[in-house]
Amino acid sequence: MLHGQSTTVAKPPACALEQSRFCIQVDPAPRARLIRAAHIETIPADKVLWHDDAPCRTVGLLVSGYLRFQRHNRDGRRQILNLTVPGDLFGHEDERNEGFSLESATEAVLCRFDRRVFDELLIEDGSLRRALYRYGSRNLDRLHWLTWTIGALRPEERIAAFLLNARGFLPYRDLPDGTGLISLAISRRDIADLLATSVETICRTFKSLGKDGLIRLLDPAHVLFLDPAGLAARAGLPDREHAPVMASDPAVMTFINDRPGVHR
Amino acid sequence: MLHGQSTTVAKPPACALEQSRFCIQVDPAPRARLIRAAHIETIPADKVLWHDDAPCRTVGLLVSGYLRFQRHNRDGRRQILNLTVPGDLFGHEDERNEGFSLESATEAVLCRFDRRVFDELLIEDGSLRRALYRYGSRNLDRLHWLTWTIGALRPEERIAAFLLNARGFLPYRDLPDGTGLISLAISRRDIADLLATSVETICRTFKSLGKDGLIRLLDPAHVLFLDPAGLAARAGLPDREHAPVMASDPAVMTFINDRPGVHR
DNA sequence: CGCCGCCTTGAAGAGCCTCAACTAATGTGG
DNA sequence: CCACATTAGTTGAGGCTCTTCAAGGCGGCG
Repeated sequence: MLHGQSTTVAKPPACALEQSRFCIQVDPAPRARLIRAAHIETIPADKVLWHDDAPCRTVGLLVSGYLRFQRHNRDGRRQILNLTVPGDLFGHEDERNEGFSLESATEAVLCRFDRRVFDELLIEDGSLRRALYRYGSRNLDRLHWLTWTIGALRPEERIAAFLLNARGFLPYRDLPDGTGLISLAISRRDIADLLATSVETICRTFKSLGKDGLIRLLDPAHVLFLDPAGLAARAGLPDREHAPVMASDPAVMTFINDRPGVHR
Repeated sequence: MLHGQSTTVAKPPACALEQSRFCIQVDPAPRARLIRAAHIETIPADKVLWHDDAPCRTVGLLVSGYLRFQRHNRDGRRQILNLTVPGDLFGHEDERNEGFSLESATEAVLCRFDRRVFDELLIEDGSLRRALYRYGSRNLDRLHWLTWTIGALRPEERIAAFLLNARGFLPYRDLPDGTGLISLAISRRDIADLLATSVETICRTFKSLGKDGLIRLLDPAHVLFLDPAGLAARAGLPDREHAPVMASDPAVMTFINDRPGVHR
């Protein structure tokens, strides 16, 4: 998985790309043109893709890994406003205000589109515009979830809600014994800055949830779901708000989960 | 302003409506058709316009007053996710999840469109779709601001930032002596649930800001800006983030401010 | 006149953040 | 191959906001 990744990975993404929820909504002709104007690229973690005064204008689809759309303050405070998950479009944001940036949260595989082709297609093709519009709506829903979570829930509840939700966009697998295994592919820091809390609180909450038998921490990056319903209760949610608001693209999702060694 | 409002108000809104930023972006023909399919309606404060299982499917433009798009928990917790301000479109949200609702935060004048006509026009007319798309982007920007504010700022900072920002969408007027007067048309409760804090904290912060000579509380609903720059510093902002993220429609805004007796 | 919101003010408590130290895992250079 | 540096994660202790609870003022409206 480490050596020779760039070559091994080259084919599957292109496949997943064509099947991705976004591309599927685009008519065959423009889709083909878009894919012809695309190229795959692997970037390391914590690379800046875009920030306020360096308008690295590029559009693309995230194939694997995670990006964070965030806002910084000079005194170090940060808030992640969107976690770009596999299957998501990125780079279409045009934030005129200061402090916003888009970075990779993990190593990531991108499928970049030629900007000119994309913009042209956007004018010509209605199906692409529709897809973009739907994607925007989905993004708005996510942000509603995030804002609600930060604003109305206490840190422990946020973290429990996040774990439940994360099953929809982080590498996750239901196990035969009824439990489920999730791989926390992003750092504590990123989770903390997404949920507007601190890394310490996350650690303590994980431990607390573990002590109460709701989850089990196999290692820092792997959590076993023992009692999802109990977790939902802990999140202060109306029972089964398991419906993943931030769900990734199903096609890409299976691709993520089918990889032998799950990230991190 | 109290008696006979329905008649007095009847004409100006229609005028402001045609000039509103949203309608201006729509081509003349569909705009005319839309306006023909519209009717003005005045509703009292705290009226439910829409909630999860009563899909009172109606689209419209807010002429005056304020609406709150919010999410409730059964145990009383609430988070306002968007404050609909004059000139804004409302009712186009389609939240499938539970707990969401749209209510009037103040007495409000609505311009409702016939749903069928609106949907038809949406299919037929590109300019309407574009206007809707732009409106959606603006809404996303707002929500980014709100989420950042809640997530990264402490209550006092949030309130200072809110005050500065509110000049763009609450009744506000620059005074000859260099100060500015704002009318807090919405309740403390709503401000608190927007900024994810408590009404008590808002009171205390107002008083604290007043004691430091940044503002003056004329009465519970009227605040005088004495030192906007100082307020921005208090908000922990990069100096002059006076740029109103949540700005209302300029045309409608002047209409609000030109009314003799400012709300509340 | 008296009720009922809304706003204000006070006091107490707790939850969470901050700071700091420690561990574990990873990588680097000698 | 080992010593060392570095980073992410974990744990502990302390302190401070901010919330919560409670009561009082003020104004509007029946």
